[in-house]
Amino acid sequence: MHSPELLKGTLQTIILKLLADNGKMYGYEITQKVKDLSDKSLQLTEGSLYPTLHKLEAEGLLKTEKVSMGKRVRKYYFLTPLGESTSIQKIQDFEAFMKTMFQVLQLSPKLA
Amino acid sequence: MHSPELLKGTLQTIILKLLADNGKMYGYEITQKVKDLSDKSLQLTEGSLYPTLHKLEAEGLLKTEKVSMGKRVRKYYFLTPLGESTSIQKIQDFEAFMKTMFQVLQLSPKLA
DNA sequence: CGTATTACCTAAGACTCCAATGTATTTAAG
DNA sequence: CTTAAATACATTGGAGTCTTAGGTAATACG
Repeated sequence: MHSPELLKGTLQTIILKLLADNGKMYGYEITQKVKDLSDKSLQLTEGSLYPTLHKLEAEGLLKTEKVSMGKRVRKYYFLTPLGESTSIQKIQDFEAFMKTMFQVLQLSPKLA
Repeated sequence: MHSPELLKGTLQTIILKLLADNGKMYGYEITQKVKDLSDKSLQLTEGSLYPTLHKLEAEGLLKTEKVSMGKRVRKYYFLTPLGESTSIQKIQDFEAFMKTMFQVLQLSPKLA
């Protein structure tokens, strides 16, 4: 597990990028996908996920669609056009920030 | 300027690394160095710097030394042995986190 | 049939950082 | 020489973000 503080500020970026890549996803699916892609080193908890999803929805970056699966109702989240452009923007911001951090920390950018 | 949220969690790392590289530094010097290394895209404000320095000192990672410059008293901060090892650790944590983020965001690690 | 997993969510609090503010000295500009 | 900018220390109140802990319920598996 990483120092949890480092995750701060990146959650929205992660969510938006996943939705941009995968189309509609539901909350639990997002937590599993993050765990998967990060080899279990990022544990996206529901306590941070759902408030963030609701916030992004309130800001008009996401919309939701409810789909019945038997008795269970699954809630899918997907990007609005604004969400799509914001997603791209956030990725660029993140990349620029990384570049800056490498400069400030004077690290060689070997991350492959 | 970057999205300020992204800076969260990296401040201690930046400060420790700068002190590890430069030996003793005083507060104002740190703000200028960060501005410098980041081509002005990171503005480390005093409201975040000094509380962080004091916290690191309270945790035993830093010590201070007061040096008189005429009438002005300059306060130098420098790493303790614990601070030095923590600095190395934090850099490693940061690098590992970056790697993970590239995986999760599915970006190619071209940052040079 | 009970436990793990799937699936949604909220509330209280911790923590981090920022904006604003305050004090005082030194240097540069007019 | 006086005044504005830069140097230099710091605190406080608040905003925002995430975590811990909790709550509900359906489904799958043994």
